[in-house]
Amino acid sequence: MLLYIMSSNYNPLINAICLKLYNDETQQIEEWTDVDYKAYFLSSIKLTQPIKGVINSEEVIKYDALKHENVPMWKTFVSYPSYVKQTHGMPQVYENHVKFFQGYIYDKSIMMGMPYGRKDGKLEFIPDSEAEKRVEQVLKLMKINESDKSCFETWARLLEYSAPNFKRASLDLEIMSETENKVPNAESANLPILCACLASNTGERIALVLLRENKILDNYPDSCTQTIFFSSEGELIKMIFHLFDEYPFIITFNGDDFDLKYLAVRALRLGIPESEIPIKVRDRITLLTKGIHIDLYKFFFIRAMQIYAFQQKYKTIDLDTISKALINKGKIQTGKCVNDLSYLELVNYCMRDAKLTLELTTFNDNLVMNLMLVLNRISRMPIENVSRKSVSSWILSFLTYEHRKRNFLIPNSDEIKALKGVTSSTAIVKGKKYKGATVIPPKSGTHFNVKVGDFSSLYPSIIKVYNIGYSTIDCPHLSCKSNTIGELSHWMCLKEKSLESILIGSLRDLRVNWYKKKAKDKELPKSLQTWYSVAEQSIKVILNASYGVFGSESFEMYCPPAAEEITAIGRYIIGQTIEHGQELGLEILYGDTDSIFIKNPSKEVLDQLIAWAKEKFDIEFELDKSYRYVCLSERKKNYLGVLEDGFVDVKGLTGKKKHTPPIIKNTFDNTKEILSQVNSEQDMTLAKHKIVDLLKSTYRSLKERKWGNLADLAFNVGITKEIEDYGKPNEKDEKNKKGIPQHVRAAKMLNSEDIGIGSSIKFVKVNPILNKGENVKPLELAKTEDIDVEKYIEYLRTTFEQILDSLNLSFEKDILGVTRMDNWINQN
DNA sequence: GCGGACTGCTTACCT
DNA sequence: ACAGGTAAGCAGTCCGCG
Repeated sequence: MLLYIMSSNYNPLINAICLKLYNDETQQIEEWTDVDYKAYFLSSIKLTQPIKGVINSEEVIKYDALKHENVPMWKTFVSYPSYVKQTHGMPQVYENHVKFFQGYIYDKSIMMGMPYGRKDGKLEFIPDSEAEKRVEQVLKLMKINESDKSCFETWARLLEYSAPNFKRASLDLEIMSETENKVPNAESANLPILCACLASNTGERIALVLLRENKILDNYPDSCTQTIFFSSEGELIKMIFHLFDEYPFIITFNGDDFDLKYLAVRALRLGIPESEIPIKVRDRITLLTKGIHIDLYKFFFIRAMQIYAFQQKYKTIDLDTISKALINKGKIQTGKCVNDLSYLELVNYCMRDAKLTLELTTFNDNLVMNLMLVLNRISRMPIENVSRKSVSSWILSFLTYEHRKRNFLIPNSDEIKALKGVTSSTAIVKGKKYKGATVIPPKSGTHFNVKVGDFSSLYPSIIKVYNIGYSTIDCPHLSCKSNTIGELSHWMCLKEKSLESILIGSLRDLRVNWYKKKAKDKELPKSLQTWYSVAEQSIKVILNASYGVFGSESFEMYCPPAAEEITAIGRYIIGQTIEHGQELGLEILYGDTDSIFIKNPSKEVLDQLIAWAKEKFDIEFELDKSYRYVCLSERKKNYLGVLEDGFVDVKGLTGKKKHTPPIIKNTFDNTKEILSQVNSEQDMTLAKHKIVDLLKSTYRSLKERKWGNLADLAFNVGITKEIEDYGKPNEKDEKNKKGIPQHVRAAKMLNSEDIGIGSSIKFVKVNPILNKGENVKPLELAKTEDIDVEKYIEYLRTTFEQILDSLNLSFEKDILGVTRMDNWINQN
């Protein structure tokens, strides 16, 4: 029997730390409390102001990494964790912002998400011999300094231990709606719950349905293993609470702000005593008293997850979009108001949502659940927090852990800022704090046989190799001042390694030298391989953010000189590599941040460059992609390349952007198909003819106003702030009036309540003369005759010029010219 | 008063 | 609340012309 530590909380009722442990045999949550651990803060002087609830103060020595010296500190314990807040804003106080439950994890060196057992009233880690063997293997393979060994070992252990298959159920509610299209409000919870569905990974499909007078009982739905009807809503809710005891994990989609919250408020409203409601509603989160609530909406919302773990497969965050993108199944479209559904329809609809929610955690061998577990381990945060907070808080958490482990003082943000808050480079982009990466201007044209070389994890590698961190950049030692590189005059410490360099560096090494390879290793058992790919993806998410956090003001260890030095070294490295490549006679076509596009290189010279870069910078520079050919225009971050297997890689072009109307997108996809067939320069001539014909055909259908569906003409643009905030003048210059963007004007015409941050608007471009001077209309309100065809032709032109340029074709001459000639001939 | 150049805002993308 | 760099479209302002 193993107990996995999933979560750590403060229980105010007994004023103690309470851990939630997952028992892999009983598949239940067990609790473990520690009444002895007390909250504390540190101060460099004995505080003169009286502090309520002080238990005692003791003198301790901490290592101050900013000053590179030991400092004496007063460690003051208080009887209640909230008493620490009294010191907020006081000078010379430290570590008073560390959350109580996190401090416990750090101070006790708890391995979150790892297997423990109970022994003599204590929790004890239970090693797994198979996993430990793999840990040893990893350590053997890596070339590691003795000083960094424990760090590698710790990461490897957290990443090598396998995951239990957590027993869990998803929950979805349907609420009676007041009026059609009105979303029920969880704060007031004034309407009855019509149906609740639970779907578990043990095969249970339970529907709880409220009986209503005017409804006829039809067939029992076959989507369920159990359907229970209730005449009392209170009994229905009590049944849900009863079922919560069966499942250690409850999964919802937006349960924080809706399902669970509604349930709690509604229960109270119906007179169920608070003590019988196993839900804790907090400000923005809703938790379970005993079990663990995972809100997938919050998890999928995490940008870094969206981009790096799910490759931007979903672009808006709602259950329908995400499940279609990841498990290829969508919600049931009823087209009716929930009130009007028959029992059967209602249950089927609700159960589908519950099943989708569950399956989002089970697909690909429990990918999502395992990602959360790995992040739970790496970040050393409770799983409830890790799934709700973003990547910067994970990074902060493991850095904080490491400070405590090594008896380092956790620096105050203002102190880092006071010493190291100034940048010396000027950003290219207005409003940015410092200079970033270089983008090499592309050589326009179609280039055959292009190889792309790329520094793997460039920025994390720089942090590792050049010893970057808040403590080591511009350190106080005179003798380190000469240790500079690149164009900026910052220097890096030669006497001591930064924690960032050690931690991020070791993660990087593990990813590059072990997990990336293991994730692709077909020799391994399937389950181990998928586990390695989870580990690899989790590390990738963290590494990708590891540079950015230093440039982010809200990050507790914000250190802009470190951030600008990282990008400066990056510019230096890529610049030197290009220069050397050119000296070797290579033709460099393009490059962005950490990559170089090389035209038709010989294998020997390419290998020579790769070896040179690795040797010179101690960072892997590898052949990343081989293109049959690449179409470059003069635009940066915009190109199309056909890989050797025929896959068409499109970057940045308008044709692939999510707001582009389908009619243009479809034409673009057909163009991709044509280009995919091109194997040689000879093939290109025919392809160009096909593309010209294709574009002429789209041009004609626009010109002749022949399109299938008006939806094919719709732009689809996201709303990124409150509707009322658009057009508001800047705080600084109030006079400067701003216009309201098109998509927002269209949104306003809809008068709908569910338009807000995160939603997107479909609109078409219309003729202002026919539409009271307005040049857009929401798709729902538009008619075919409103359409401003010329605007669409213009959009077609700009979209395709991005590739026509590189194919040496002209929209004006090759598409319009001939077509206009055709028209002229036809008309005469 | 008109029209093009310029600026700032906005979205979506790349690394 | 990870960063900066780039493309493109739109709305508003500026400025010279006459």
